[in-house]
Amino acid sequence: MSDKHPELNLDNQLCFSLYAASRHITRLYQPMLKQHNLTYPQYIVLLILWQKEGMLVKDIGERAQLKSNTLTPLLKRLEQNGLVTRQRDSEDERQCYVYLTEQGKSLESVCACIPSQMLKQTEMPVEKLIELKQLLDQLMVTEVHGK
Amino acid sequence: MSDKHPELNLDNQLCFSLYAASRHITRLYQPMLKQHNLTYPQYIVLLILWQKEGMLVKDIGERAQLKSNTLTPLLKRLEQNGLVTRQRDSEDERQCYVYLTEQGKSLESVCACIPSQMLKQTEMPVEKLIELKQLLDQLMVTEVHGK
DNA sequence: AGTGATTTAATCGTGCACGATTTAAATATT
DNA sequence: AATATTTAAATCGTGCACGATTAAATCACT
Repeated sequence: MSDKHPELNLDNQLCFSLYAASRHITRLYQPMLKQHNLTYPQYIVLLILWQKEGMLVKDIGERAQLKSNTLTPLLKRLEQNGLVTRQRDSEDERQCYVYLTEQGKSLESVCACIPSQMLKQTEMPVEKLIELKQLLDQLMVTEVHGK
Repeated sequence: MSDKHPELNLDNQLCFSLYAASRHITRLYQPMLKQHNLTYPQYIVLLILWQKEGMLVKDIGERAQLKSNTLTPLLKRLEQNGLVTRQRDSEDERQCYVYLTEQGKSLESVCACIPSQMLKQTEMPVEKLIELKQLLDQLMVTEVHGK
């Protein structure tokens, strides 16, 4: 095993751990989300809408950190599945409001058990999970060169 | 803002932090990788091959936690770009070895500066980054129900 | 009013991820 | 030896991500 450049050892790379852990957790969600015919990114968007109804695509994008090129098709799928409706702002036709349907609203209570079920699948103590989340959130704001 | 189900608040979701942070870091890599015409997953595969030449697709997949349905097209692109070659094992024709080309090998030294450049972009102290990595690696092995 | 810049979504193309299936080769079992 | 099972990679279809561009509406400014 070559080690001329130990800094390039995969095991030393925080970034790979991040990449792998993210996909790992998404996989853990899938069995639960599949029951409601949802993907993980769709679930994220619903989490956002359950907090605040009638948001603009732009605002959802800010919250989820996704742009319209990802959101528009995703929202169309949610619309197709009867969970949201989309409506242009009559004041400013550029903007597009996204509303939950009754079916979309009713899914909130059904999904309320998902976080606790996810916790059960992790042996990690809650304090460590909180610590992990704090470190991740710090990482998001600490890069020198803002976007 | 509805809060009937605080457990569904996006801000309380470790999983979203993980998802967002992973994409965030990948975006930070892009300017550096683009110079070498690489994507982040391609870079991961090269990291693996720089450690150990002539691996099977299966072994690369185990290391990167990706299956052939993702790896095969990715490896074909690396082959197209002259960084690797693929060759069936003559002993066992099911298996496929992946070798670095000279160009692929020479990229290692060129990329050796990438990790330190990434570190520079993060204001987070190294100890915290190490802590974060340890927590992420723990998360990967702690779910009760094995794959 | 007219023109240029800005804003918002949508569109387009490429490259992952991944479940499911297929193909071919190797191994195990009868 | 013939058949069944297992294994490895490839193939297929769907849904993200995201850079780049487009189209339309609004705003800013002369």
